[in-house]
Amino acid sequence: MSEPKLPTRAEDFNEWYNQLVLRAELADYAPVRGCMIVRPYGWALWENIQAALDRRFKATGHLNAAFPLLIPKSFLEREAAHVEGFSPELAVVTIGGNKELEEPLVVRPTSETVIGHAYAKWIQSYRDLPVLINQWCSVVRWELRTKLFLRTLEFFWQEGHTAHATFEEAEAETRQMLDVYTDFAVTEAALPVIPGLKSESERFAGADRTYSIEAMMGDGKALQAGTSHNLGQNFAKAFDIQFLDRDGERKFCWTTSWGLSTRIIGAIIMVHGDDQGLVLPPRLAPFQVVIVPIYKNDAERAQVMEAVVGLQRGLTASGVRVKLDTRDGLTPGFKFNDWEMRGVPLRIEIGPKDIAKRTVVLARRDRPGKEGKTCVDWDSLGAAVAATLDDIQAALLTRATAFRDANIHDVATYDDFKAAVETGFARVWWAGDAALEQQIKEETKATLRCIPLAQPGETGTCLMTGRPTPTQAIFARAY
RNA sequence: CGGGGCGUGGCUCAGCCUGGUAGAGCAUUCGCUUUGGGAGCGAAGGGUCGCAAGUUCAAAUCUUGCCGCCCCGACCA
Repeated sequence: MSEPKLPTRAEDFNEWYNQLVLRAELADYAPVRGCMIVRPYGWALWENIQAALDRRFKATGHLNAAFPLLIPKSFLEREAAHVEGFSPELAVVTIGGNKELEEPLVVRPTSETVIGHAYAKWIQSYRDLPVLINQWCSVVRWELRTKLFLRTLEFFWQEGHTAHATFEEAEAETRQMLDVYTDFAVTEAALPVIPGLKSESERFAGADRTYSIEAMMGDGKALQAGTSHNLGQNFAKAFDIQFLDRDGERKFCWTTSWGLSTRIIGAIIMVHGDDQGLVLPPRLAPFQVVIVPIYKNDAERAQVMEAVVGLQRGLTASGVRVKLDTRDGLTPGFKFNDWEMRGVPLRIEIGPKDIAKRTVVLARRDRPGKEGKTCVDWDSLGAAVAATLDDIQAALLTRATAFRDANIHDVATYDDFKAAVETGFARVWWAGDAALEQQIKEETKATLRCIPLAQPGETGTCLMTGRPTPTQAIFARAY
């Protein structure tokens, strides 16, 4: 049961987040440090995310498969940048069945290596290409500092792995999946993300190019919400993924990988949540509508419940995810607050007064208090619910976009830059290198989040080098 | 992994300084009255005081080690 008060976001954004995750029953701490239990309400949200993404993966020709959890340690070592990037955070199994293993096994931190091994066996000819496979699984990275959903030792995600005959095809795939992520984030999660290219220093270990979608949280910090990598021929060469091409020549494949994790739940919380708690986008919410019946005695209860069950059946039949709150002994006021904390987009209040008029009260989560309440006839309830859910979905995106745009600052001086990253994103002309990024990071804690795909098509003066450049970059402090 | 803070019924915490055998509020269960924005009264159940050593006649309290959580750094999706 929920406690009366959550810290406000302005008071302590971190504490607001930590308490909300627990109280909304999205997740809980596990007995092992840094691990997370995803509770049914959180998992239902993840299932809706999975369904929305999986639909898009299938529509672009991908198939799901399952690759093993354990990977020979030597596999990680075959790709130089990959092992350098991942070895500090590997969990290693050295004993099996009470015996020391001949070769240690790592718990997958990501699956490029085992999948590369399989692809080398499966791919012989250009006719075998492209290979387009995705898997839903969890991976383990031994992180030092963890936070529920944002960074845990084990996290749930999907990882897509594809192999192609040419660089151009691989690049097109990489960009296509970035577009899929962008579309998912905007359409389903109402997250106005910025798709862009990562700088060399932020690139995935083993990739030639890394793209990401970056989102702005409610405190102005950035969160990488999904990534898509063009791996070039790096893994193909490390795992000998070759094919015989039309021209009779043996060539290395071009591979990609792309992933999106339960971290996106953290983004949804921190972008849409308010001081009352979660605000879930209708398209992903486990419950889109909660019905709170109101009554004073058994006679009223019977009367109200009869009406409520009918209304619920109608809504469910039209495809709306409805929760009926039948808990006894709790006041309506308590239930209102409880479901608001859990982020249900729309609430139906129905009591004796409504029964008499054959109406209900509809309350929108995105508009607090009386302002968000309307009175609706039973006959038009289905249409009103559908329309209002759509409206909430759109309103969340509009609000988040306005917030983001108001907190992206175009800056031309380093002083303005420092001020900008205190509260939001800094957008700058950029011709710098990894050393300058490092310097900026040390001095301001801000990192180059991405070079947005959408560029102004003009030239400007680089913030640090003073050189003319056609490129703008986004810097921010990040989770 | 470095610096700081904190671990006492499910939750928030008091008690620790000055050792003497564990408390409050909320939550839970039961009963009655309540129920349109976080209900009231009454009763009941629930704690090897994070774990392990040590000091002591006696440890929640003192000492040491370990574990975990939170915050700040470095690392990262």
